[in-house]
Amino acid sequence: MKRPRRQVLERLPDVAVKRLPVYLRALSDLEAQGNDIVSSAQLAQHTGLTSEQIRKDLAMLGGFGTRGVGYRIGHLAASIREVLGLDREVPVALVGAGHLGTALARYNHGRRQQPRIVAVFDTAPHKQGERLGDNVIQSMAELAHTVRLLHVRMAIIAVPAAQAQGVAEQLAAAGCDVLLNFAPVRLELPAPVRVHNVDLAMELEALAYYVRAEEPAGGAP
Amino acid sequence: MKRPRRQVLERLPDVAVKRLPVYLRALSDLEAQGNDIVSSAQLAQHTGLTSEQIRKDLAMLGGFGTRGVGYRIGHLAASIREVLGLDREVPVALVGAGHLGTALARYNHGRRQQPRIVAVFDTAPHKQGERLGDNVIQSMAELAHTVRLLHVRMAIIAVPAAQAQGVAEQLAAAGCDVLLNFAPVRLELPAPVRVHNVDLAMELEALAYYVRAEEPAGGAP
DNA sequence: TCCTGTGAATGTGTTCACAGCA
DNA sequence: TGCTGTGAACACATTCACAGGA
Repeated sequence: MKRPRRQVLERLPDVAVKRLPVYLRALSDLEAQGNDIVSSAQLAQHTGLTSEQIRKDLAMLGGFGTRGVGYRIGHLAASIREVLGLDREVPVALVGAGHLGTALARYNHGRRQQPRIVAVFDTAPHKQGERLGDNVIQSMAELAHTVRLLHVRMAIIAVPAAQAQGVAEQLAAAGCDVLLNFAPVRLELPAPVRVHNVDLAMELEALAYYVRAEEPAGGAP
Repeated sequence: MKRPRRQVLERLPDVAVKRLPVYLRALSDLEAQGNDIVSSAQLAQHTGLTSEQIRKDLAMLGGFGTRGVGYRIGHLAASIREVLGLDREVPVALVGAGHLGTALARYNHGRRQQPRIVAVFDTAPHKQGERLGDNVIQSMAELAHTVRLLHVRMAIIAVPAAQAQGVAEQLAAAGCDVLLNFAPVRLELPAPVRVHNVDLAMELEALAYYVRAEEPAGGAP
């Protein structure tokens, strides 16, 4: 019943971590517009967050703004990437080359992104050997070897629900400890593995809550 | 005069709303296993949340557990669906029939789900007229008319970034006020429209943060 | 006894207000 | 002056501890 949560200081709160990529994109936009310096107020406009929130977050990363001026975009972006670990190679394995897997691979392909898909696996024999983005689809039998060889620690599970648990276990056994799971099942894995779930059906269900506003009965627009 | 008036709060906190679909799925699993009654402790096991958390949430919905016993699965699930608005038709429009859109449509197809995709749109003329799940792909020109006709208030944006803002505006103009946006851009829309973003690239970037720490095996630097 | 429901205590994140520096 | 950085106040969410009904 009790979930012990040992928070080693030095670690950012999860909510802040989720915001860092948002800053990264805003910075990239601003840089593309030719800016060199940005204030927390400008970032607020571009992200929809408050300027105080942004200053708090950025101060947590070490605080490298200049009072009275703002943040140097290039420097700030580099710092955020460093904190997130995006300044190194972050190899990702994608399991499942169906429509969702393909969409993810395309999403990732080409962009100057760092978590980069370096291996794709699928159970369907007829897909194996085909290309998907920058990768050739491999069989599940090759998963353990490839994942270990490429030092992959992060993986995306885009397989049907029935296969997800098995795939997750194979990934964990091969050394992956951060999983992004799109299958609509709760994965049971040993402690060090962190699972982040994205469940599109649940997402829609939750959103339904907000589709009932103050619409009086005779809703004639 | 005292009446056992079980009143649902006017507005549930967003965090709680996000958990309701989780309960719904756990309940559905438990029901499939032949259970009739469930305790908050059992739900905790199935969801990974704490039992206190669960009791708080369920009490917020009106509290219909039986002390010393637990919750009646069927009744509880029905209540959650009602709170989320899933006891009525919740028609959804899907814009973009690429890989992501197709994955979403498949995800939704067949399951006894309530936010149901009732219309699909795409710009590509060669796709128009094709089937996707239960729907025939329509042109963007038909969007406004169809959305209004079917009283669609919720929409999924699964188009390239460059088109997303335009699509969002068309949807909003046609009466959609809850959008689920998969395009990697921040949408600017008038106040009443609620946008929920799912950005897969950002998701990966944030997760990269958790791929550091003590290497499981012989790491490098 | 069981397990729910809930006030109280705690913890966590956000906002405020302003000090401090360019 | 302008904008960052930050302690303090606040709001919210979670956990605890136990009261209360089956």
